[in-house]
Amino acid sequence: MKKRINIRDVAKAAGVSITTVSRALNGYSDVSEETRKKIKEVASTLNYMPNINARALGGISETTIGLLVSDLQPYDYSNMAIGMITGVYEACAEYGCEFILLATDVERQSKQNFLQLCRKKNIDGIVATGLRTNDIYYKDIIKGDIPSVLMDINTSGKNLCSVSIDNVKASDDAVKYLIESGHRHIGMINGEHVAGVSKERFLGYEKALKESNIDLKKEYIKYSDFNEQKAYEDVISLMKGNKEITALFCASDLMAIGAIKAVEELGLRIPEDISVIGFDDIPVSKYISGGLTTIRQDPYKMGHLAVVLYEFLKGCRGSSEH
Amino acid sequence: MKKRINIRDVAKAAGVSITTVSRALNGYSDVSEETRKKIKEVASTLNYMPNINARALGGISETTIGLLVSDLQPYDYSNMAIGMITGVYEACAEYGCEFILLATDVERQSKQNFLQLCRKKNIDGIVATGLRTNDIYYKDIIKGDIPSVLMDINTSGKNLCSVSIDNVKASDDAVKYLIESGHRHIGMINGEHVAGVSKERFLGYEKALKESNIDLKKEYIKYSDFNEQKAYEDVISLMKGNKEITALFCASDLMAIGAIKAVEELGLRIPEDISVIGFDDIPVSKYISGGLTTIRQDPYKMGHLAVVLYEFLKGCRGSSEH
DNA sequence: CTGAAAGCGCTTACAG
DNA sequence: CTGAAAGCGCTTACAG
Repeated sequence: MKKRINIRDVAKAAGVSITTVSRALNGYSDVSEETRKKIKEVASTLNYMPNINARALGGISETTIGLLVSDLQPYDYSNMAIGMITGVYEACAEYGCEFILLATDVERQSKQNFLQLCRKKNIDGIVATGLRTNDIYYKDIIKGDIPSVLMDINTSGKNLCSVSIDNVKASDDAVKYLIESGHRHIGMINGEHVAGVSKERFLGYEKALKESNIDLKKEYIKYSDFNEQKAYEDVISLMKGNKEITALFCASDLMAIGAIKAVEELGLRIPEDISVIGFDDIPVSKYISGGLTTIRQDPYKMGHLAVVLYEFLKGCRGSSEH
Repeated sequence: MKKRINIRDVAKAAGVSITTVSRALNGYSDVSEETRKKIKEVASTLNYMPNINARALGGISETTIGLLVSDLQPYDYSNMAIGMITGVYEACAEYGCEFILLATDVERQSKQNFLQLCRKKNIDGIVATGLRTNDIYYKDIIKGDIPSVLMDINTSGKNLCSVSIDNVKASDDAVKYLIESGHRHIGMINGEHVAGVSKERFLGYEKALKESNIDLKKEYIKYSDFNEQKAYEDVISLMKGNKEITALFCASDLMAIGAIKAVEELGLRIPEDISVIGFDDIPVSKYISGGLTTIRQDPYKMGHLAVVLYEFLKGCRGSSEH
């Protein structure tokens, strides 16, 4: 094992003490420019990089942000995971934070508690995506004091905030658009109950109907768990039982795709007989034959914003301490 | 700032020395079971987790594997990035390695050299995906001594190996399939020259033609850089200039989609007039109207395999040292 | 402007 | 089976 270049090697090569090397490289002003230049040259030549562990122990550590992704899947139709990863990663790069990916699921959550996970990985703050309100970690985050930004779960509190689009308004807009196009019987294919967004998207649907004096019919609503196949099945049964329906508002594109398949299989044409609106604007949606009307959601921007928010919170805490 | 629980707190609470706590928690055998049990209880109650930095400095550090992803994009049509990320992440979890995501591009490569990046992040081994042979980091990896597994670039050497499907065979198979279906005039839409796979996929194309005694025509081959739009344009010009072509072999699904669009725009039907074969089996491909024949590639498995390979290499090194 | 020394939280010979 | 002490590679008062 070749020994790695350390601060002592640099000090020796530059003919100064390690104290001076440390200060020169960390940009302290009380080092002569001549000395600093020399030290920087030597360090660069040796490809010296301070040992990050020693640095952290010594007192200088970068904020590290963990992106907690629920049920990370190798096939990511919704593009949510990679969008969030990219957004958080780039924002961390901008703010000089360390980025750590944390995949989680029910099993992992039961094996290691949230606080221990954060301590083990030395995490200062969390951005969580895909978390459900019945997750163990959800409660841990809410009750704990690790600063967290939750995606698509509307919460606030000490060290807590959330990021999501205005789901109520987006849904309201979508359903009003259908109503303005002449539809009166509009079904809704919603996600699972425990997803933060499901309730809000329902509220928007409800609002649009109410404001147009259309009665809400419970039997028009299905909870298809964001699952294409389940949406397909639910739409088959929904349409068979309610032939007057002329439009479907789906809370995700994947479910919209399942809905379209069902509608076509029932011999109905889109959009002549049935209008379908999706949600998310995932990559596949533009390839759906005939196209898919959908509500844009940008995971990259949301992830990026989450880190901005985190930094903002931190800044407030910082300044309130002075 | 609340002080974090450290080994001293645990030692005090358990009424032993920090030496004993360390040994108990690290599973050394020279600790009485009674003591160990007590210590574990206390540690668990306090949610104690050893400071990973101190641990590393002290001498126990986990292998950390960096996944180097070129040009990480928020919209990942090919599903390559998320597949690789998931595969490498899960394999790291299995082997008890640390996982670090490293996004790179030309600009970043020019700002920080590869060795410094690895030292800064304390990286023991690299899995690189999307790297091109004209990347700065490509040369650094080849010449350096950081153990690396390259995806889709055929190299070997000390501390080096690569993972890819057998591109020559896959392409050979695909083109032979077209030939067996009666096609004699087969165009190829290839990726960019500097991608490791492009040459191999061309070789498979060439092999299939040669073994079927069909002359290779240079004008039948386009390099569309894995870009949908460019493939679209290239196919338009290809087909206009060579109306005898009845099949297209595309080195990626995205390019196949561009090709299909071009073919349809030229008033030709698929598959009656023109057959199109893609490569990758990306998520969108199953939604292409009429379906898309494609060669399956599984980024998750490849990423997973990369880590297995890395561990294997490390094992060999380890044993040869004894 | 520079350096000797203490300390960060661990691990690990070493002594008992 | 257990503990005192040295050491990992840094940073940072402190003294000069």
